[in-house]
Amino acid sequence: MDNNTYTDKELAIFNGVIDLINRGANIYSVTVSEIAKASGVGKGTIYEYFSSKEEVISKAILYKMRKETDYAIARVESKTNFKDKYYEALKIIVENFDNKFSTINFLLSTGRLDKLYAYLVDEEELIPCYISRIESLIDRLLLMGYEEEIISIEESQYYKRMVIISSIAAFLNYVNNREGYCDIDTEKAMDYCYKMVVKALN
Amino acid sequence: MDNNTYTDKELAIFNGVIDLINRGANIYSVTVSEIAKASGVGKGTIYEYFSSKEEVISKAILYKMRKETDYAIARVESKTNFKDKYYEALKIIVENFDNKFSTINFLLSTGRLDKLYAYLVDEEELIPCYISRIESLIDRLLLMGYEEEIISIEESQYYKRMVIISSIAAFLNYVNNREGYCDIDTEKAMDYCYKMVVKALN
Amino acid sequence: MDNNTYTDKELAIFNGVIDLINRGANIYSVTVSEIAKASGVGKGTIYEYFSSKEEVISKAILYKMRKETDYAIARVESKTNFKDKYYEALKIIVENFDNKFSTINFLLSTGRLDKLYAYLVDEEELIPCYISRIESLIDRLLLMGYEEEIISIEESQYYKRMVIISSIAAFLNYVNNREGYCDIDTEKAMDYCYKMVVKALN
Amino acid sequence: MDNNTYTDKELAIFNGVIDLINRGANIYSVTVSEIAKASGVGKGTIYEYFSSKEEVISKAILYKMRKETDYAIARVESKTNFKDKYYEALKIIVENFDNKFSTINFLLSTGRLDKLYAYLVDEEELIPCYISRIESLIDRLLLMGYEEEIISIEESQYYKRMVIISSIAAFLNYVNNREGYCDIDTEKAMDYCYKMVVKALN
DNA sequence: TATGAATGAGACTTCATTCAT
DNA sequence: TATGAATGAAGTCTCATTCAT
Repeated sequence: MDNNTYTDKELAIFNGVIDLINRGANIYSVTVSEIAKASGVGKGTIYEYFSSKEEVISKAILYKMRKETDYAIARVESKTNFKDKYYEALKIIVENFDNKFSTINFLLSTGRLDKLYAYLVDEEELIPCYISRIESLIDRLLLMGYEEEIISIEESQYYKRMVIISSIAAFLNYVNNREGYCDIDTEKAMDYCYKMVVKALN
Repeated sequence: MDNNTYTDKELAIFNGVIDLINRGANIYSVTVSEIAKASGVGKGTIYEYFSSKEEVISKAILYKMRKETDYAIARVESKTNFKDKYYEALKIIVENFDNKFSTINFLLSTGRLDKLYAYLVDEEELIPCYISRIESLIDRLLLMGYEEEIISIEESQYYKRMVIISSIAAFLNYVNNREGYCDIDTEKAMDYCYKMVVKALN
Repeated sequence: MDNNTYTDKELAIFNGVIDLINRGANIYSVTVSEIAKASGVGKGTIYEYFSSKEEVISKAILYKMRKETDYAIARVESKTNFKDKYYEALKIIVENFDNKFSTINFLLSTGRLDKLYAYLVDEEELIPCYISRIESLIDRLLLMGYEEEIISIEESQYYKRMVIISSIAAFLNYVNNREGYCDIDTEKAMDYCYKMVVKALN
Repeated sequence: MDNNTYTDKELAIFNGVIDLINRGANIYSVTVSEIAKASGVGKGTIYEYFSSKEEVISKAILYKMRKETDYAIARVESKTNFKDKYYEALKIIVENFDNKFSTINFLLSTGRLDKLYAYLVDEEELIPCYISRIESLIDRLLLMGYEEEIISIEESQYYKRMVIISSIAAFLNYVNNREGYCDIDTEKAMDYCYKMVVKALN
């Protein structure tokens, strides 16, 4: 699936790409020269480790997604009750809101990188793995909600997951358009999402 | 806001761009030659009507969004009760599901074209206009739900809109990942969305 | 040699080209559209009267040269003594000083349009005709100087013409670089030229 | 003023441009492809060293002018008396007669590159430096003529320089139009120029 | 006759990739 | 192994010329 280990150079290059993306670069218009400079390696070196620009960017994005997924799961798991876990997820979104290629943004919108990024073909088998890890996280969250008797509904797992995901999508929409919602602060937006979740699962 | 009228050539070019997008072309890597061929006009002709490739693509996308918005509103308005209106909206999404730049996909995910498409700077003032028309549609939908006593909740308009939008985002997520949900057919997915809406607004 | 008569449209086009040149346009980068606009005719009309852009510009320059030659000869001939004639020639230069393609500038520098303007091949037979008219003018000037006993030298006609031409070249150089000669005003520069002519022909 | 040192590639490109000009190419219509081919480098390489075609041509012309100025000064200075120096200058002109952009041709006619070549904006500060070096050369020539008692006139330095320059312009005109002066050979034309100088400065 | 909308050849320029060092 | 100078394919855009009106 992924050997998980990268050489120092590969990591330097990934971090260069990620830096560029975080600084607003567009993955379609970023150049190899820019990646080389941001990575602190020579242009030729990139081709020692990757066979094309597309491969560099694809693998860097997947690396970024894995890191973000790991991080998000760790943070959510560190909380010990349904509400805290849920709010923690929203907080992560706030912290990454301007991150066009954040895992969450991507998973919720198209759900498929190849639509946004035609390059990513060979690597796509990793995506379902991330999705599945996120789904497990949601399942554990739901279980906790059930144990805490916040969730009482007898419904399919699909429905329950859907409620969580859709509330997160709503929050993402809020964060992406905060300037359009001047009378709703972030705290309030979170509360509304939580309220929807509780009502829809009750 | 927009003079709303275009020459035949401009429309041919817009339709060429829209065709390319619908056929899976990426707006970042599409070339002027491809646009010219898809539009059935000469390469030079494009520059008689637009001053740059960026302008062509930006304006074509905005044109597409306006058309889609008009169409969606007309279809939803043609229905006479809350449930039919809501399902009609979901049906439109199904019909456009592979449409990466559909208005709905875009409005729900980032809400801002400039994030996905850095080109669009000057034209962006049109976007809030589309958002506002969609919001009005949602408001009318909600009002009908209230009159039909499907909605009883006493909550802010923000919350009520959020519920609708988030349910649509959930449905979009379903449609975008249908192959991952083999045990849920489209009808069922719609029903789940509707259920969530009713519960969250009750 | 030249049928001397042009249609109104041809004249309009010539004057458009001349206007553009006088306003600083470069004959190599001027476009047919600019010529059409400056001439007040449609772009297609230009091709009704000329077979290519090169032909338009070539013929316009030759037309300009003929007009300038006619004008210069008439003005010089209107004066009745050697000194007045000579100064009149210099005055014409002052009035046209910023005119990169003035006949005089051209005749004195390279003497051949095809060096400056590779287009002009077919039309070049007209140039010797202008040169010859200018030479006749110089010869009449010299004769008058001889009659007025300003010129006494017994030398070849070549030498005498050369003196006049070189003094004019010197004046042209002055006019073209006036800002570099802040302590020499135009009057003084003319006087120096005249002095040189008189000394060299005495 | 100019760092005076260029990389091998830059020199190859300059020489490519100079070759093209010497072979009759027009600086306005020459293409980057032609320059690349004439220079023996790839088209892309040109843009590694210069930021635009205009810059390439401008800098190449200035490089050519500096080389020509150096060469002309060295040759004139190598002669030890007034007459030899003067004739040496004329000989250099003969050797470069078909050189449309020779420094001398340019300095004498318009005196300003920007009139002939609108590109040259930033580099123009070098031109006065060449002019001033030529003027110094002329001043030394005149001083020698004075010491040899060929020049006796009491006149301004402007007048004396003007006589030299105008005689050179006359010779340039001869060389440029040799085919029109079939009864005057080059030797004779030089003698006439020298005669004019001596008479005008006596 | 007069026009200008339409066009495609060809210009300049960028940049992914190679390869000699 | 690491590099960046060199390159040419391919991109955007211009404009001389055509031709239907």
